[in-house]
Amino acid sequence: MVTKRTSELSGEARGYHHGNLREALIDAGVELARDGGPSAVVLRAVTRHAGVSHNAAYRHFANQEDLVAAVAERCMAQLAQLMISRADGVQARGAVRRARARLQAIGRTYIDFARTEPGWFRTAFSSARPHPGGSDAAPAPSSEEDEATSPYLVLAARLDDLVAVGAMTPERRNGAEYGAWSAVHGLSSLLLDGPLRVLPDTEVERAIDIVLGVVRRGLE
Amino acid sequence: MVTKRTSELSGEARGYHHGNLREALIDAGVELARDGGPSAVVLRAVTRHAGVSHNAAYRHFANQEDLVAAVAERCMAQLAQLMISRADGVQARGAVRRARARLQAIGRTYIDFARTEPGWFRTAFSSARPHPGGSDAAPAPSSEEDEATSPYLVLAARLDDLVAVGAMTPERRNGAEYGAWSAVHGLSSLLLDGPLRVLPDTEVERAIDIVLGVVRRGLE
DNA sequence: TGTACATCAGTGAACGCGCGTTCACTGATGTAC
DNA sequence: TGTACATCAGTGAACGCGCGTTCACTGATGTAC
Repeated sequence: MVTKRTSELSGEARGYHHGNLREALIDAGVELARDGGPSAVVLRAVTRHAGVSHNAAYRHFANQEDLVAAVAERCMAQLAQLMISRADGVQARGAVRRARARLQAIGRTYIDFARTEPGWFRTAFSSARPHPGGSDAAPAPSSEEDEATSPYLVLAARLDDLVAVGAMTPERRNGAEYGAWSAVHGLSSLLLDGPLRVLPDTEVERAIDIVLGVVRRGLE
Repeated sequence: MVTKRTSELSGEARGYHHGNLREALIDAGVELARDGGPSAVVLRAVTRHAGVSHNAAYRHFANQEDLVAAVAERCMAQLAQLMISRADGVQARGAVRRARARLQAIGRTYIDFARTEPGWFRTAFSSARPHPGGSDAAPAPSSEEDEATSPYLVLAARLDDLVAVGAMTPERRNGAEYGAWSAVHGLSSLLLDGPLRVLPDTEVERAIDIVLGVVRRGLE
């Protein structure tokens, strides 16, 4: 479901004027969001960053909100990609151990992402848009949606795996996303914007272990 | 640790000019935050709401950030109070059952608060201030701090209770706050600003049950 | 009790700022003949 | 191949807005004598 470029040329500037200003603006937005979070994705700052007059943005986005939403989607996709690649890197013997280690790995990656890229993490969750995976109701694995764009789908795949290898009962599987996601997302939020902001690094490690332990025991 | 009024009179306007403009401004801020969240706590709007010229605020707060922090503290205290009163209302036979039911009750209250008062919930966690319970390091039960001002301390008391009645081992107690708080806070966040925003009510109820179940099993 | 003075809470005007959005435009690209 | 025209991406100036903060002030309260 990757948007096809209208041009065959893959390079930077090509054809029509700037060439691919929409992408360039999203790139600029992502860069600004990295340091300043969602509130840094300001229309005029983004166009300035892209070296273009500020109203050029209106050729590609309906308004500022639309731009921010596109940037948020990219941040979300980056998180999903990172989760996938870290889970793929997991080495563990035995199907059960591997499935557990992979779930653990994506949880850790989620929290790490929040800590090392707080601007992106906040931006990813700042959009007023509904979940990109679901239609407009409950999130559910959608075959139309790429796993690479949604942390939710990455999580769902890992949980399915746990059932497949027999480490989780099918009954527990039902709604397990809520439990796992909430715990991991909650710790991330508390560390970033909550009262745990001031925790020293060693204590943060301990907290992560405890949260992942609660999830593991809670799901099995 | 409630701030003493400088006057004996408990009513509204008294003594000096307005009387208690500081409190009146916080009240106005809380009211604005209820609908608009932290970004609605704008200095000029707050003073306007209190019927005072905008720079009168500078007699009571160093700047806008300071005002917002005071409002956030109040929102946090409201949440803590609600948790306490709901836990007090729990009826259950047997020490263990009661202790579990109380923990569950504060978790539910936390999530309910987020859902029914999203503006206050967001404001409570928007402040850049460190945790009011801890000094400036890890949060720890502080005897100087009132339980009524901090959800963290309310949670800690409930967890201590679980150990006291033998429903939780002392080893598990260590760091248990991280697990319980993360799960509950995470669900709240995901429901408010995350992908679960669009969940229908019945599904939300299911999600709450699942999260509380994960916490219970994960802690015991 | 009365007067002079210090204190300090709240006023009103003004500042500079960056924002999102709209407008009429320019100039590059693509296309019909 | 050449010309006329349509399309549309990006420009530059201008708009109105509400914001946080500063300034010199006014006027009410409290206090010393």
